[in-house]
Amino acid sequence: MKTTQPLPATETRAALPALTERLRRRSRKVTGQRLAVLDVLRRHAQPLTIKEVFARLDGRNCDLATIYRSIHLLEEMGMVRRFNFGDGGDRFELVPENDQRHHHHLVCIECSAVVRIHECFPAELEERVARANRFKAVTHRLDFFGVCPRCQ
Amino acid sequence: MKTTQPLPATETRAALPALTERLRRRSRKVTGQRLAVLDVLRRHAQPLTIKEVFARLDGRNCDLATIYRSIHLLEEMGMVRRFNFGDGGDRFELVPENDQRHHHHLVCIECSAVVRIHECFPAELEERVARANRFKAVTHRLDFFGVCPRCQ
DNA sequence: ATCGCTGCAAAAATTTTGCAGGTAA
DNA sequence: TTACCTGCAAAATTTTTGCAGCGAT
Repeated sequence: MKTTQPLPATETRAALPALTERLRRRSRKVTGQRLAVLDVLRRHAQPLTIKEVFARLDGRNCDLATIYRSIHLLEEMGMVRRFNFGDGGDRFELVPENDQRHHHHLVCIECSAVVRIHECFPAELEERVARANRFKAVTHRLDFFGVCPRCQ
Repeated sequence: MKTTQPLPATETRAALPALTERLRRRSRKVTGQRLAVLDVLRRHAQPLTIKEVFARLDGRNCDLATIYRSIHLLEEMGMVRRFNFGDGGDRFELVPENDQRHHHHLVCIECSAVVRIHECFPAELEERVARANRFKAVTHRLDFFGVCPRCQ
């Protein structure tokens, strides 16, 4: 159903060769199904649910169970990151190889469109939170929700 | 199995009478099961999963389906708030009647203990995020994760 | 008496697992 | 070859729903 869109040359997300390299490094096999999953994630700025990945793979037949297994493997390898915006299932996003930069999301509560945000919670405040509660290794999750221009 | 703990007189969370009042106002019935669910939530500082609520209700028999239905109703009425810390299922917390104060959580990644946090993402930064992306009615979700003193 | 609520059981939806055959390295 | 993977089907979870009877108001 869905034809794959051309990828702009200026594409900043990890290229497939680099991804396969990451798999090989851990002696995991580079299979057609995994490449397909990676490719789907790579071509979308927005985190996708398992079902969305499955839908986009329609044609290149790949079992749902395989997608679950692939995503879990990729997540465990740190190549994919999991999000939950409270709008249904978990969503997954490819972690760029050279841009592991911590970022956040601004999500439209109407259409689930996602914008990547680089504003971040001030480090000193985070430290204060950690110290005040004697927690170690504190990180945070920050997401913004609102209505996007198209849905207003 | 679990006996209910005594509630300190200084308890700041909404008292049951106030809660029943909220139900009546909307012409929803005040049933034993709903009171039991509210009571469980009220007695715990930490957001609980459906299964945890069910486990604590053991004895006062209440069907799992009823808990799902109660929680959904209470959530829809704004008496209960849903969270997802990525540590399994969704968690639910009672929204105090007179303290709707927006707050966040600091969650232990080992034992899931939760501390309520009042540090908040700076409003001006949030506005900047909204403006920069032309989103309206922007809110945020902010959670901290780390290792609590007991688990270190 | 009315309308909503509950338990039970069945259905639906989501995720995981076993296994035999297939494939990358 | 030797691991590792995959599809398929079954199982395990989690959540929702239909329905007849019960209960709050």
